[in-house]
Formats: sequence, C-alpha cells, structure tokens
Amino acid sequence: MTETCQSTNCADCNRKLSLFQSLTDGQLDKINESRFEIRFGAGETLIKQGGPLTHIACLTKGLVKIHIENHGGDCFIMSVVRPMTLIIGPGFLRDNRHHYTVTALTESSACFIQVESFKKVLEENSQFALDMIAFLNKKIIRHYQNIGNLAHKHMQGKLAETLIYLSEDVFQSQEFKSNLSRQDLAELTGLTKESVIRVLKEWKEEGIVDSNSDYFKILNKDSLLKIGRNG
Amino acid sequence: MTETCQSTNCADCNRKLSLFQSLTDGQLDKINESRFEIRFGAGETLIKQGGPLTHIACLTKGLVKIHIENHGGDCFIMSVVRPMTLIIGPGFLRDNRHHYTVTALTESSACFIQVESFKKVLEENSQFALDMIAFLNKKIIRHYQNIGNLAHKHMQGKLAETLIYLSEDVFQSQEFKSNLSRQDLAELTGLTKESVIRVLKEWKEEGIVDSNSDYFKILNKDSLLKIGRNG
DNA sequence: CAAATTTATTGATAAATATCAATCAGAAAT
DNA sequence: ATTTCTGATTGATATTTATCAATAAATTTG
Repeated sequence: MTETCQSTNCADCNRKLSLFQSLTDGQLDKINESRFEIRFGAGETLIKQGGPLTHIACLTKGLVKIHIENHGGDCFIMSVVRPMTLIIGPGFLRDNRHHYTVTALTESSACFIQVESFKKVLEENSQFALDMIAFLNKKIIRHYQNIGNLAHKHMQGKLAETLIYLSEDVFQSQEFKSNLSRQDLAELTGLTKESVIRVLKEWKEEGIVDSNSDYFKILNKDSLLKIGRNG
Repeated sequence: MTETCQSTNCADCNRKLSLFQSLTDGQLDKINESRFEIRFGAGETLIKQGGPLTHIACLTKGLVKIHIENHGGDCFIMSVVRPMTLIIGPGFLRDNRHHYTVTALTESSACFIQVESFKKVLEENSQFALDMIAFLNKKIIRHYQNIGNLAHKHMQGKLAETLIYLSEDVFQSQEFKSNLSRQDLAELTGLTKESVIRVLKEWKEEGIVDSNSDYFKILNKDSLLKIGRNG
C-alpha cells in the first residue's frame, strides 16, 4: 500500500493546504522528507483511537469520517472530511495518543508526516504556529455547536444541524451524495438510525429535504435553518 | 471596579500561569503593559457570548462558570474554572467574538490583557505558541468527553462524569463545596434540575455520593467511575 | 441469475426523561 | 420573630425517543 510520493495528490498537498501557506521551501522540504502516502479502501481505518500519534495525516483523496468511540462501543462522528485537510488530533503535544478513529467512507489516500518534523517546523515558524492556533480554534467553535445540539435539541433540530453542516461545511452544495449510511447519519447526530429515517421521511413529505439512500437535496433551507435553531 | 495592578493576585498572575513559563521578562512586560484587573460579584458577567474579543482574561480570584447559550436561552456549562487560569476563547485569531459567556459563581477577580499584545508575544516566542497549542488540545480532549457523554449516556452516567470532573479537574478533592445550584449542575450535565435531584437522592441512599446543597462528598469512587463509564 | 447478506424501513411497544404543579426549606428582609 | 422570596424537592403525568421485531429493498456473492 505504501508508495513513494509521486502521485499528483501528494505533490499538490503542500501548497493546497491553507495551513501550509506560511511555510518556506526549506520548511516544506523538512516536512516532505518524512512524508509517505497510503491508499485505503472504503471502510478501512486510517487512524485508530488509542493508538500512538506518531504521524500527522493529510487527506489527499476520498472521504473519511472522524469518530470517537466510547466504552460501550457507541460512536459519535465528529466530522466528515474531504481533501485537502490536515488531520491532527488533540493528543499532539499532549499524550501522543489518538483520541479519535478515522475511517474511510470511500476509497481514500492520505499522506503521513512524522510528528517530530511537523513540530520542528512549528517551532521555527511562529506564523505557522499562529495559523495552527486559528485552525484549532475553528475546530473548537464546531465542538461548541456539537455540544449545544446534543445538550438541548430534539431530534429534528439535531438532524437539521447535521444536514446544514454537511451541506455548508463538507460538500458546499445544497445537494450532495454523502456516502453515509443511515447508521452513520445517526452517529453524526446522536440519534438512532430509525429516528433518522423517520425524520427524513417527514421532511420528504413536507418538501424540506429530498433524500434517496445517501443522496440529499435541501429544498427549503430556511425551514431547515429554523428547525435547527429552534430545537 | 477597575484597579491598578497592585493586588497580590494580579502580580502573581505572571509566573503562576504555567502557560507563561516560557516568556522572557521583556515579553511579560509587554503583556503587563496593557493589563488591568476587575473584581466581580457572584452572578456578574465577566465575558458575554457574542461580544467582541478584545482581551484575554486571567482568573486571579474566585470561581467562574463558562457556558454557551443557545437560541432558545438554554445554557450548557462547558467548564468551571478556578485561579490561575487563562480564559481565551476560540474567537481568538478567528472572528474576534466571544463564543461563550463567563459568569462569576463567587466573588471573583480577573486580569484582562489586550489581545494584540498577547498575539505579538505569541508571534515572537514559538515555544509559547506551542504551549498554547498544547493548552488548546487539552480543551479539545475535554470537549470529546463532553460530546461522548451527551451523545450516548443516560442521566446517571452523565452526572457521574460531571461529579468526577468537578472532583478531579476542578476541586482536586473527593469532597468539595461547589458553589453550584441544582440548575447549574443540570446545565453542566445536560439534564433538568429535577433529574439531577433524583439521581443525587438515589446516590445518597446507596452511599455513593453524599450531598448537601452545594457540598459534595464522593463516598464510593469506584462505583461512580463505573456508572460514568457504562452509561 | 438466484441465494445470501446487509441495510433500510415500518409499526408496536417500552423506557427514559422532561414537564408541570404542589409543597417544602432555607435565606434574606422587614 | 414574622414575612417574603428564592431555590430545592417530590410526585403525577406527558412526551420523546429508543428498542425490538418484522418486513422490504438493495447489494453482494456464488
């Protein structure tokens, strides 16, 4: 599975990642030295929760889900990620463990960079470090949304927020093929798959969201936003 | 309410904050230049969600809660914070807005530092920036706990995790006076106050946790951990 | 293509938790 | 000390959502 770094995806990775904008050529070289790319089939695990955080990943191709697993085996999907995105967990500079699992939803590829070379570049480029802080703060803002949704919203509100997230943040379109099963959608909202199905049916009848297996089309965004806001 | 910076608390602030360990005297001076301290009575608002993020706060005295408010007015308390702790929200380097409200639970004091001087020091001291990244990652790990609890746990599991959080992370003791009302406890767990009351009563009868108004004593930590883990 | 397997859907039911209303207890005020 | 007010507690009930079981549809496999 491991390849040398000649694929277009991996070569493009450097400059396509907004987080890498502030790096000098020398700093990019330092990161590239240790870089390698791996391909994954749908359903394969890129990163396993609990495992050692030795590398930073950069998704170059495909679609993955980032999810946390609890003691009882229940999952919650934190985010769905498309290229080009850096995947760097909170174990970095902390306990050097992965705090989430990353699983491919479609055939995917990711570059891996040694954490040490990444850290060295952070140390010598403070603008890069500030960009990294901004990057983390963006994630934190999203966590607040997640927490607000889970704490107080009803299932319609939760699912509305999830579909808006997928539409705006992930697929950037009112209609999209999500590659998510009903179970995935349930794990992304904190409901059961049956509840997801019932709400989707309701919205199809009301003309708010059209859906067909993993394809979605938001027909009435205002309604959906209102449902998301009010609960 | 504003004072010059002569109180022992505020003067101590610099070196007591582990995040400031890597700063040179000159960098501390830069931060101190713009610093001022304010006292707050119990119930007063230190920072208001939605407001402009012009300053970083450092809690020097008292106890505060950090909470997010949703559209319908429901609150979720993210954390309870004791001195000395830096309070810097995810709007920093992002939209320069506060994404949470900070309210005093007891009479409290906080130093405020201009965001610009803070940012300048981050730019010139990359070790400080790395420490900041580690600080944010710690928060993110806590968010994952929050999300895992809210997504799948029953009320006993949620409340168990909350009490363990208060005991271990906030008060560092098996018994503590929380200064939290039943409503606060509900907002910290995502339950209603009535449900919190019922679970606490159950645990008092079972000898797991003794409680009396805002005083708590964990009698059987193993049980509590097990309840937290299993749901 | 048919069989087998997985995933989606539906309906009935049960479980969990919120809501509401009433009462109680303690703190603060007069 | 009495009143007033706020927060805590309790019990009854309603609501929400999960669970379970049955079927249907879609996908994979032989």
